[in-house]
Amino acid sequence: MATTLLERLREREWRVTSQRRAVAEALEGEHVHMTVDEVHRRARAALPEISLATVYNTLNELVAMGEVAEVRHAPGPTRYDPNGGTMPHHHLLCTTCGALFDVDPTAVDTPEVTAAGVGDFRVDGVDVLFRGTCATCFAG
Amino acid sequence: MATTLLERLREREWRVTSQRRAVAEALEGEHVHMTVDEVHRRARAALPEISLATVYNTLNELVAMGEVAEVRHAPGPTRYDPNGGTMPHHHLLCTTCGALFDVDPTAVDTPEVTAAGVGDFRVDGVDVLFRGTCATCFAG
DNA sequence: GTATATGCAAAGCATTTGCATTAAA
DNA sequence: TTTAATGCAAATGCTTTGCATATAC
Repeated sequence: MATTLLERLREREWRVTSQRRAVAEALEGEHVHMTVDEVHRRARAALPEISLATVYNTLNELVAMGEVAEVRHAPGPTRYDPNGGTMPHHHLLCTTCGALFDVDPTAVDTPEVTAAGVGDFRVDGVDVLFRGTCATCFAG
Repeated sequence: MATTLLERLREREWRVTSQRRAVAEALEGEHVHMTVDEVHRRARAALPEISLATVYNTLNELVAMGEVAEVRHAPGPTRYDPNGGTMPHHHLLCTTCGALFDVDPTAVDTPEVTAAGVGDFRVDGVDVLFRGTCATCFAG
């Protein structure tokens, strides 16, 4: 059942181009929280002529279909997080240097909200952000 | 103990100008999640000649001193939330229209993270974001 | 009087878009 | 062959910055 991103995209009748393959491969692995430029740089390793606009377009499509999540907690460019809608995302944001870390989801009890608290709002997912200081900034 | 924003700013030896007073007053009340333009518009009601650059500068200073929090969950301009470090912020984000709502903090149990989950990271605060669809978008 | 804040306009990034070209299906 | 994706370059929107002027202290 562990389908790859490209397999899921084929199922959705995506036209599989070399550019989209390069972006999908750039997102594989433990490279969370990449900026568009970082995805572009990684994709160019496989496909030197891929344009930045195409990386933007492709990432936007992946976000729209829920394969990738946008992360915009701090100033600066948007970051992208694969494993889109899979599970709750919990992050640590260093408010000094802006670095963003993952939290082991089992170390946090994902919060629930009561019906009274949301009214007519239909909740689909939760995102928890812990703000603080990372070890490097704390030491320095 | 209920000091006003302006009183706290005086204590920090801020030079109190009419512009800063206008921004501080624009932030008072239940006007959370304003964009810079909204703050500018409200500030201009009191001080028509205040410039957008000054609103940006002033908001950045207020963020730096922790009086106001930046909220950047969705694409588009940054939003600002007074009551800066006071208490946990819980929000509802409509992923369809981008609107941001407050959640009654008593309707959510603020999550805790275990020491193992954060390692050397020093946690100062938590911010919970529920993603979903607001009543208007759901109906429409 | 002196240091600091302001306003303006220009510059800087991040991101989107229009359109001719190219390539997948 | 048909339809959709790409690349480029220009446009857009948000935010910051440099510098001369004005103002709180």
